[in-house]
Amino acid sequence: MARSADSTKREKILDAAVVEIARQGFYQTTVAVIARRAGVADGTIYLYFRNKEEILFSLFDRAIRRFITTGQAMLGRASGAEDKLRRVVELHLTLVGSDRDLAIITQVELRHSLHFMDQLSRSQVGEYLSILSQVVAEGQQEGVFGAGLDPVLAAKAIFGVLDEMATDWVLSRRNTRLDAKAAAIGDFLVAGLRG
Amino acid sequence: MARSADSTKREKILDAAVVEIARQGFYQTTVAVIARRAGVADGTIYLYFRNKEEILFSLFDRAIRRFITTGQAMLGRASGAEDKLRRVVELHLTLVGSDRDLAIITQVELRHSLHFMDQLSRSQVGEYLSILSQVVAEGQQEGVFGAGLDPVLAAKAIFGVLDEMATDWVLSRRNTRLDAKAAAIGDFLVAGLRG
DNA sequence: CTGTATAATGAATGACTATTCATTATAGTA
DNA sequence: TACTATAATGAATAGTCATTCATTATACAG
Repeated sequence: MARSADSTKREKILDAAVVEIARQGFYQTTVAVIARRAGVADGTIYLYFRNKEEILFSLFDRAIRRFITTGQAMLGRASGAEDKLRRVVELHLTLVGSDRDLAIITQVELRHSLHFMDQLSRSQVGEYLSILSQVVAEGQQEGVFGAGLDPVLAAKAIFGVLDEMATDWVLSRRNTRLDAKAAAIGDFLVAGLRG
Repeated sequence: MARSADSTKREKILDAAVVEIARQGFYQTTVAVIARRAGVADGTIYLYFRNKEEILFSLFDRAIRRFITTGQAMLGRASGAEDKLRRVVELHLTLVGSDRDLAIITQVELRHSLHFMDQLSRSQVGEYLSILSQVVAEGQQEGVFGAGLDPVLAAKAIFGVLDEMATDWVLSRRNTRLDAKAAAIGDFLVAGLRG
């Protein structure tokens, strides 16, 4: 199987890592156990990742790339800021709620250290926030949202609500659907932005 | 110094732990380094705490006890649900914003594992959320908040906003005051609840 | 002073695990 | 078939650290 850019093997390792890290936590998960689940040797991991931490980063990378791809398709068809906001809410809750193991990673495991979170917030999360603040500003231009609130602050508030819903869902053992709350959350946020 | 319930030493250990864990992260902080900063021997730690993890739990315990004490005093003087909510917002942001090291612990380090967070959300955080939901319900009775929103959901949303503000502040290196945002956040939440 | 119970010490232990690298397998090439 | 480059293996390494416990110090009682 030599001489192939074998992205399959890399994917297998990441898939295995999601499951193990979600169940044991990052620090309790050994490289060996990820390797076993992925069906590769311990050393093979290091052909695809510099070290254990890079697995976690890559996990997030893969997740957010999917997130953004799906998101752009979904936002395209929206008309007006309020509609966009409601779609973002629905998207966020639907996507996070579609894979519990991955949600554990994003809502819990990825927040391990200041260093780590820093890096995250500086990269793709920052981009997500700036999209949100654009939507808010757009709504203010349209006149459907009040002009008093700083769009950047509003974006953080919106993100905070969505993030808390997601975390709460991850921690609750009941078998609810996360996106069931989308409409109510959308109403709340829209009202808050209207002022 | 024998035969004294020496709560001072326990406090010293906790103080040392806050500083070290805030800077290095929980898993990067060794028991030895906490002991050194606290000015005690490694073994002494184990006279006061069952194990390393219990230090983290105790840290949170101490913090939330202070939080609740201060909070109750502050809420007592509030009249009406809207005023209460605004005071909670101010309180939350002021308290978290008053100690950066401790904030790092509560916003980042305490969220290490599912097991850990679970325990937190089940205990005092749950209590905090139920206070919030009571305030919302009260406002609905008074007629100042719309009746459409589930108070429990609203409580989570409010908490999410406050929590995200706190996390954002911890991650930002700038020297802003966290509670500077209190009024704007209060307006946003009140508007959202009004419906 | 002496005895005793408690508190504190810190070196030693024991377990654990990320990472390396010498070796082996594989697949394409000529 | 023989050669070469790449992929994969997994046992061995090298460190790290939480925790223990035999020993020492301290404070109080009688």
